[in-house]
Amino acid sequence: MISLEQIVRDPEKFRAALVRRGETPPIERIIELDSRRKELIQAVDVDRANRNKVSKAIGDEKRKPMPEEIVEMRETGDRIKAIQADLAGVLEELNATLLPIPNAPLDDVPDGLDEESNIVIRTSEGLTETHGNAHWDVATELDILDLEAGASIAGARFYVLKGKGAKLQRALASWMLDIQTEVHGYTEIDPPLLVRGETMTGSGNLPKFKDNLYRDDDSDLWLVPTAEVALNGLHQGQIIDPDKLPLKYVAQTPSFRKEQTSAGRDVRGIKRVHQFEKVEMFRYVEPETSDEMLEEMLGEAESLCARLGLTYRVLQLCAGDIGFQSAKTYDIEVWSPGCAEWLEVSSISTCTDFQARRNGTRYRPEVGASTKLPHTLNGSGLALPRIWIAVIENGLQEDGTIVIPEVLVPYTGWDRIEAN
RNA sequence: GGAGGGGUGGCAGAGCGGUUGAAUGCGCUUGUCUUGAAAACAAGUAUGGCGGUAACGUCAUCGCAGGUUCGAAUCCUGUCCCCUCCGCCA
Repeated sequence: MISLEQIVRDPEKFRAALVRRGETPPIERIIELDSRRKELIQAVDVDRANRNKVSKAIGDEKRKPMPEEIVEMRETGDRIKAIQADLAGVLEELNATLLPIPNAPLDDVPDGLDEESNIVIRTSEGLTETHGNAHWDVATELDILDLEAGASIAGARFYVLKGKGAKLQRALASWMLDIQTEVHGYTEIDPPLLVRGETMTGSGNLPKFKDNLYRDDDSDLWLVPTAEVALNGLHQGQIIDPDKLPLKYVAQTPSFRKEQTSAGRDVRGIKRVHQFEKVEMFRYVEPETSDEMLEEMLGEAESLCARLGLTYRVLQLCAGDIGFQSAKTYDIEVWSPGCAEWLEVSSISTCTDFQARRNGTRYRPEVGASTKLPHTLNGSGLALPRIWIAVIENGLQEDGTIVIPEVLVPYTGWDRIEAN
């Protein structure tokens, strides 16, 4: 959630920031609701203070209330209830108005309303936009991917990995987790995949994107579209003690997405599916450090691509293309020779204090100091089916076998995938 | 699924209709003492809203939401969560 205080203090600055991402927030209404809110609070506080005073006097003097006091206090009580009801209505509308408003992009995020305006800020050494056979042919031929089985079990956009294909994915996930925990210093988390609505709201996925989420009606739980949701919920409603930040978490989980908004895109192969594995990095940091932390996370994700020997490039997303909760985002794309396109395998964002405010996650900078909102950052490290695709398509040899990156061999126990 | 028990401040733990935002202990912060430390002693130590430049004032919060009452941490209803025993099951 964006800061109500900031909107009210400098509405035009906030409006300008959101216009950059193609949004026109109802600022006038928000300001109106906020001043109404303050009026009602002041009115109800006067009545409550009076009621407290009278009741306390009765208690102090150990006597029965006088009849006229009872009458007066009943009226006061009725008035308190009435104002409270008004206030609840105002707060509800304020909340409903604020929740669908996205985060404001940082000043250094480039202008632009769609992906056309994203900027390639660097490309890995030895760029070769090679071409080859697509994974849906190659992997099916090698019998490590079964798209038909996926479709028959669960429908379109589901898939089955078999044999060395399945093990390759497991090896990639384990390898990435080991790097993140042992080299980059993240704490591994294995969170619930089903979460409450409040948790989903805290991350920014609700209320706006409910059409892309799977949900169980009986238990009122939602399937996570990314581990970010669960990791973001880890400290909801908490005050994090001094000297605990930055907190760095990593989790490998499935991600469940309906992809209704992407109907018709990427229909072949497993580039875009309803369920996929992902290793996700997440940090809670002090606001002052969030810029450098974001760069650090980008570097960590890049290093994974580099160690796998993949050709990749880094994009900075323009204001109109960053995610709802993001204030600034980098994407990493790896070259996929078979698909003949760049595949997004990581998206690294700072959400500033947007998620922390929604979540009620705060921290205490030092003993005795008042609480502040931490910044939250997230980034894939990395997204699995796509990095799997890249490894398969890039490793394809003339003879139809696939050579896998050396770093994975300790995890697979073999260095090549060949036809049975 | 059946039967019970419980959710109070950073933690432990009182309170069960009236100066209780909340005893007491621990922890933490500061000070006194000490060459230093420990111990001892003293003071302080929740979060948020509203008003105020501030000092400060005021309101709310004892899982959450309602209700009863002049007055609720205390009584009532609902709900969420935790624990114990039985059943079932990976």
